[in-house]
Amino acid sequence: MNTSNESLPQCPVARGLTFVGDTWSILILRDAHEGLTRFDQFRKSLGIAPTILTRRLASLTKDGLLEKHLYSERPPREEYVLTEAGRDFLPVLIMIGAWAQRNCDGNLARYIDVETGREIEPIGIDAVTGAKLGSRPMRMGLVQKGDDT
Amino acid sequence: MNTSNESLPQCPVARGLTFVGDTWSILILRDAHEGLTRFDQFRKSLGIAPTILTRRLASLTKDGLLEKHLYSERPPREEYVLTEAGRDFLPVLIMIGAWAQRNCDGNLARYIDVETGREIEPIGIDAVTGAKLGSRPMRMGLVQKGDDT
DNA sequence: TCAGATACTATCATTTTAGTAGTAAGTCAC
DNA sequence: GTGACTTACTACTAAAATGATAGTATCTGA
Repeated sequence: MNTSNESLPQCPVARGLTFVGDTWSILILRDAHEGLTRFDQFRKSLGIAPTILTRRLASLTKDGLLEKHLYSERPPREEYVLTEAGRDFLPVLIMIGAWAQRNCDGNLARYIDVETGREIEPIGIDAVTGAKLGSRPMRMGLVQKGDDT
Repeated sequence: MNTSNESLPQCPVARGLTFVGDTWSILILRDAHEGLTRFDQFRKSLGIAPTILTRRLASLTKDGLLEKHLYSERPPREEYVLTEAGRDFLPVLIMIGAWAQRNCDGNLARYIDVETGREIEPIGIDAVTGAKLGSRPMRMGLVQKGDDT
């Protein structure tokens, strides 16, 4: 993953946004999670100009969210597949979607659990306490790794 | 920008991004959650050009994430405070930050639970099943409101 | 040989952003 | 009541990003 940037913001939100801070990148990741892998699939799905798509795919690849993978030798063709870091972005996508479902007008699509057939209700919690994010006071701090007081 | 579909995208992610699809807007919301409310506080915190800040604050206000509030009559001064929809965005901010903590290098700040003093481990779950988001197959669908099969 | 598929690049007009300076309304200090 | 200061902006211009469209390169199959 790219980290050799000039000034590294210590705020994790700001740092994350240096990788996925624009609409197209996030929509590409959304489509990648839906199974799209090829240039023309993204282009048609998003209606994005090919110049922009080229640049976005290159930066997501450089940043380690996608990787290029040869899927045909003759003719040589490459596809873009999610890396581990890219797949790890799925909860963020769903939380953005859930926010929109709660706060935006319009008949938006819902997330359905395939096994139960029921609508998913995505929430963020602290895995340590189980408390809903935002329900308890929180602060930011720098912690040494392994500091297990 | 054309987010692929007709006027209102049915994909909740695309729809949400029409409101918060750029870095500055998200960083303004982050700062607002940290307690900042005034033009110059945001400007100094972010190092953003005042023209851009004016536009972003106006669009966040128009979109209902912030609202202007008179905090001094003499001289007349207004501040920007989070609305309910703006406060509801906090889990998204934390999930973005948590993604960066897991996937980006650098000594990023951590989220600390003030009561326990322990580091928070933000995860997304489905409140219905309790399953971690992404751990079970999921699909998108249109559901009638009140469809409670 | 020729149409078609795929994954782009080139070009250029338009839009957006960044950087800096300046403005308007008021306060406070003397 | 003059001048320094605060706050919340707007004006202006240069630089960068984006969007739209056209074109290229490589290969396939008919």
